[in-house]
Amino acid sequence: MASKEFIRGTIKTLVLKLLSDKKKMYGYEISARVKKLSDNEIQLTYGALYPILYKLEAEGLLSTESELVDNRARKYYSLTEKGNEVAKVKVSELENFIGIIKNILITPKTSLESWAH
Amino acid sequence: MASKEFIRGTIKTLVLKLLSDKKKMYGYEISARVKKLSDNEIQLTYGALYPILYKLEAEGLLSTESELVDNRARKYYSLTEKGNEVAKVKVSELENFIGIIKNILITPKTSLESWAH
DNA sequence: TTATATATTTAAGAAAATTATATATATAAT
DNA sequence: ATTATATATATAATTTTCTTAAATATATAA
Repeated sequence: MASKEFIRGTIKTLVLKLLSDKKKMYGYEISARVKKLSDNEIQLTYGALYPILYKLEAEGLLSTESELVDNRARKYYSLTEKGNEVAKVKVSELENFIGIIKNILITPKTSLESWAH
Repeated sequence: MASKEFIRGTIKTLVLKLLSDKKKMYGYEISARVKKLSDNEIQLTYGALYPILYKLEAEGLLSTESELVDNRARKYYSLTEKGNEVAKVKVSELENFIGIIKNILITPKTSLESWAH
């Protein structure tokens, strides 16, 4: 579980992305899904995840429905119409961002461009 | 200048990467360099950048030397030996991280794997 | 002389995330 | 029986990080 700090700022978008792939998911499931998709590299902690879910709901991007499964409470989150639109935008922005970062990271020590400024 | 929030958590590593490409750089130059490399998409604000530079120096990853250029103060930062090692690790971790994120972002709606849990 | 570019510093406040704790059930292992 | 682990949500206290803003100062172009 290396490099925890990079997740900062991307959680909201990751949640929206996962919810745009599945009709409804609950918090624990979202965290487990990210962990699995990242090969155990990314752990979405609940202290970060749940407040973000509440905020997204408060912003009208998510709706909720509570169920009792195996006698245990479970709260499902779904994208609203607005949430679906925002998800598309955010995912595209994040894709763009990681492209930029990748570009910076591969910049060689001796760049062809002039370093003059 | 889209998607400012994603930069969160990556600034320190970007600074280390840029400094590992050039012997010494000053704050203003680092910010301008990121702006240029990102095609104006990423703006490292000084309120975020300078405190990070001070912190990296306090941690022994950077050393400084002040110069007067055109009668204006300029403070150069260089990687220490330790900073160079940390830079390599952090850059590699960030590369790994963006690979993971990319993987999550391209996960299709209907994944081949079972959604069972 | 006004605006813009260069250059650093720092304070106040907001936002975000970490860590820790509380609660509760189901199930597998000892 | 009981302990540990997995499932599941919630939230408070604290810390970290970042944004926004303001202060200071010089050089240069309009």
